[in-house]
Amino acid sequence: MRYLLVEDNRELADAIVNRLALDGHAVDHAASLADAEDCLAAAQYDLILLDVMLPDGDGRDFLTRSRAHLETPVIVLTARSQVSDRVGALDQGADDYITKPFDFSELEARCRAVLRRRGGEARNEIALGNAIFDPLAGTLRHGEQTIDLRNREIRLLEVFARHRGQILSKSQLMDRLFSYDAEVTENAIEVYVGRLRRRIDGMDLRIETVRGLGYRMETGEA
Amino acid sequence: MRYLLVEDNRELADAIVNRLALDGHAVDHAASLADAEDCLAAAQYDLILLDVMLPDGDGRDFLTRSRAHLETPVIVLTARSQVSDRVGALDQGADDYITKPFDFSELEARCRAVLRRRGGEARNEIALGNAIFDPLAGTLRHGEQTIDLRNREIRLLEVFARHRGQILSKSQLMDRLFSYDAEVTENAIEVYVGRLRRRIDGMDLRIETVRGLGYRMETGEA
DNA sequence: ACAAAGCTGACACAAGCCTGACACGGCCGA
DNA sequence: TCGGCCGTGTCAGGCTTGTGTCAGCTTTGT
Repeated sequence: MRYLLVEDNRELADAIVNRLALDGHAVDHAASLADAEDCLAAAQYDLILLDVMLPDGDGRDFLTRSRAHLETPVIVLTARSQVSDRVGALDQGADDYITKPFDFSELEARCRAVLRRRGGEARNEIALGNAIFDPLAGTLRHGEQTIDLRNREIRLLEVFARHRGQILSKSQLMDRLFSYDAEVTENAIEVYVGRLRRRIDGMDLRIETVRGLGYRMETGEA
Repeated sequence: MRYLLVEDNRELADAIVNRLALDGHAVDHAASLADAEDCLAAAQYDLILLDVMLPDGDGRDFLTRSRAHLETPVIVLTARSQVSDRVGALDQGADDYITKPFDFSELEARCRAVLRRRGGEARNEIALGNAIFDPLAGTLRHGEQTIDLRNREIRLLEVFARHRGQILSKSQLMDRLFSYDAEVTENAIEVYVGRLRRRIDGMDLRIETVRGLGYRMETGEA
């Protein structure tokens, strides 16, 4: 998927770009409305993330103007204090909004939801070997039993599930699980992988250790 | 089926028209109340989708005025779940309501439900474990007893009911329960979940806490 | 065989959640 | 108009539990 992020706060923008890039999305960054126009003229986007406070104007005006000839779904990023910003965002054609500060995982979830809504219905369950993982429900079904996973386990499994067979380094996984300012040891990842392994024990699904590089999830028996 | 959509937001209107057209329905689009009057005078509709915020007046007033000589069922589209919007809409003769942003699949489902109801069939009740929830009446029946829920409880339970088994974050729930400009703490959600839990105690229906992520409603015993 | 890397049981802690009590305001009846 | 009631949202304090660290052990590669 190709995203356009319109956001003037450099730091936040970089964080979002990096984060979404981890999901395999191409994200272009525009720091102003003028930039955004250029990008829109040059490429076709699947989703636009639009800040409302921009150096050269209000994102909402932009939204109103573009809506007529723009089909791409838009998620508006607003600051919590700016109450009036949120008011009417949807009426002006936004598909959803999210208030800063937000969790990246929530942003991702909303992106997915909006894209899903646009693209018609799509169940969001992921087959993992002989088990079924439902990231929205946070559950893992295997035969009769359904296990409820916890926050970190869900997030971790989701990353693995979306990058099956791929080696993921501990630092990559940390980026997905923890916020930027969180100071966490890599050992935490080892711990969570361990916990997750115990959860998926018995399913034909395993997380292999690639010494020195990271972990890789594989489905199917050894 | 022939629908009339009264909605001034161009983008949203187009999306709805397209979507319903896929189901083989004929959908006329009116961007204002005046337009709507013209359409109603000119053709016979099976269902009306009515936005409340329109350039030339309030959809609800229109509803009140037309109800006297109009038998066609109406579904009101409200921006966010202003309680008063919902209550007012139903009192003024709406058959159902849906809050933006909504899934198209949900809109379709409600259209079907309303048409079915008009056709003399069952009410729009939702089975929840061994209880029956009527979101329009705001009641929950369980065996002999029928409990009346309060506004917030109804809305909350409705969200849960329509997303059964899915984890809903507090901010998602807030979006559903409160209007844009309401400044409400997430704690309010905790409180309402607590109150709702007490209501559904004894039915095989429970709201689980997913620490750090939100809540999830499950039916069926443990 | 040695060091580096990974695993894991136990633990302490704070984030997150729950809940009783309360204050506010709208609504209705008197 | 007044007063009481009911629904609502906040708050503070207590409690729960997921979480990340640590220490010591095991595994792996060279």
